[in-house]
Amino acid sequence: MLDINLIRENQEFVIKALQDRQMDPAPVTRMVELDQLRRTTLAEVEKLKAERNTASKEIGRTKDAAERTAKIEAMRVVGDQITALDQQVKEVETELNSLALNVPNIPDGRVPYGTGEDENVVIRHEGVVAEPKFDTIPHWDLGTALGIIDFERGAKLTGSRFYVLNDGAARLQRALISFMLDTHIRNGYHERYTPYMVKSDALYGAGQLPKFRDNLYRDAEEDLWFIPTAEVPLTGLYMNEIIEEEELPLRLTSYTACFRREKMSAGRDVRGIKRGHQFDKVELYCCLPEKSDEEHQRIMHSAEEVCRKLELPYRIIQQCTGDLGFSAQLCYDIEVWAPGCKEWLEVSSISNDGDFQARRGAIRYREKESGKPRFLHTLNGSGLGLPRTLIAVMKLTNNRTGRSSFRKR
RNA sequence: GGAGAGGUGCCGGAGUGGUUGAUCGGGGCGGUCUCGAAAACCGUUGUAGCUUUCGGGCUACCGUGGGUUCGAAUCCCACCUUCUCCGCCA
Repeated sequence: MLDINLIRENQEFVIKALQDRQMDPAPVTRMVELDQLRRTTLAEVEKLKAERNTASKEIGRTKDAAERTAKIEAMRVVGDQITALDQQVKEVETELNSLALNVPNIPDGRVPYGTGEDENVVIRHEGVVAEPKFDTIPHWDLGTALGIIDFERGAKLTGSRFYVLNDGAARLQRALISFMLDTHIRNGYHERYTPYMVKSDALYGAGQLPKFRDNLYRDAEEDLWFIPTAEVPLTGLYMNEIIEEEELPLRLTSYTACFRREKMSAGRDVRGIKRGHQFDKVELYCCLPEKSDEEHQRIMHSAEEVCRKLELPYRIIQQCTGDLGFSAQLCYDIEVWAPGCKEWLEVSSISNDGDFQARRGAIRYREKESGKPRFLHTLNGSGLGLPRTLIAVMKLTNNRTGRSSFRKR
C-alpha cells in the first residue's frame, strides 16, 4: 500500500512508476479524485458530529420536558444528515481502498527499466559451470530411473503437478531443509514454525490478495487460505503491532510447505518437480526501521552461502521494472545451474519491500527518540526453494561420483 | 462437536444509556527531596483521520462488523478470539 499523501503530492511520479511496470496508471488519477472527495465530505460530516455531540450533552442536562423534546427533534434531522454523509464517506473509502490494494510498490531508483522477464539483468556469476563429461539426464528421467521420484502415484493421489519423493530423494530434501535452516540460524536468523493456513488478512498484508487470488488454494467454507510462501505468515506475525525499536531488526527463518494454484499449460516449464502445486521452501525474513539496503545484502549472503556450500554454480539476476514483484521495490533472484535440464533455475527471489507491506498490515515500531510509531521496512528472500535445489544437487551428485549414490528400489 | 464464562488503555482491574477517551492501582517518563539511591509527594503518560493563523481545534476508536437511540464501553444481532467442563483425537 502506498501512502495516499505520496500519491496526492507526487501524482506524476507514481504514474511513471506504474508505466515503468507496464501497468495501467489510470487508477492513480481516480484515487486522487476520491481522496479529495473523501476529505471534503469528511470535513462536512465531522462538523455535524461535533454539533450533535454538543447538543446531546445539553439534552442530558435539560430538565424541562418540552425543551428537551424540541432539542431531540432538531437533532434527529442532523442525525439523518450524518447517516447519509457517513454512508457517502464509506462508499468513497471502499472504492479508494480497493484501488489502493491493487497499486504495486514503487520501484527503487536503481531498478533497470525493462518490459518483462527477458530484460532482467545478470549482474554477477559465482562458480563455474563445468562442461559435462558425459550426456546429462534431466531430473525427471533420472529420478524416475532411480525410483526416487514417483510422478504417476503423485498424480493418482492428487493430480497433475503433484509427485512423491521416495527414499534418497525424500531423505535428501529433509537433510537440505535442516542444512539451510542451520546455516541461517548461524547467521543470526531465528527459526519460526508457522501455520500453513492463514486468514485472508495475512494475505492482504503480504500483498498476495486481492490481486493474486487465483493463485491461491483456500478452504471452501471458512476464511482459511493455504500459504503460497512463508513470507505470508512471517509478515502476518507482527500485523497490527507496535514493536519496540530495541527489538529490531527481527531476523526470521522458516521452513514451510507452499501451495500455489497457478494454472499453467503443461509442457517443458512444468515438467518434473520444478513447478509443483505443493513445494517446500526455507524462507528468510527481516523487518527493521528503514536503512534496509544493508539488510537486503545480508539476506542475499545467507542465501548465497547455501549455494556456495552445496557447490552449486549460480548467478544473480536483477529484476527489471517490468518483472518486479508486486510488493517489491528492489529484487534480486538467485539462479543455480541445473546441468540435467541445461537451464538456470530460480531458487530464490530476494526482495526489499520498503514500508509497502508494513502499511498494508499496520506493522510498526516505536521510534525510541520520539516515542512515535512508524512503519518499518520488510524484506524477504528464499533460502532456498527445495525442489529446484534438489534438482541441481541430484545432478551434481551424479556427476561427481559417476554413478548414483541413491539406491534403486 | 455440546454446555458455560469472558475480551476495556503498557499491565491489572472498575464501569450496564448522558461532561467516561474512560474511576482506581501498578509500571513508564519528568520533577521535588537526597552526597547518591530508596521511600514519599507533585505532574505526565494511547492510536488514527480531518483541519490549522502551527498555539491548537474537531472526529473516530473500550475484540471486529452491523443495528437501536438526540446520545452507546454500556442495549440488540452476527462474526473473531480466550478460558472452563464434557465428547473426540495424533
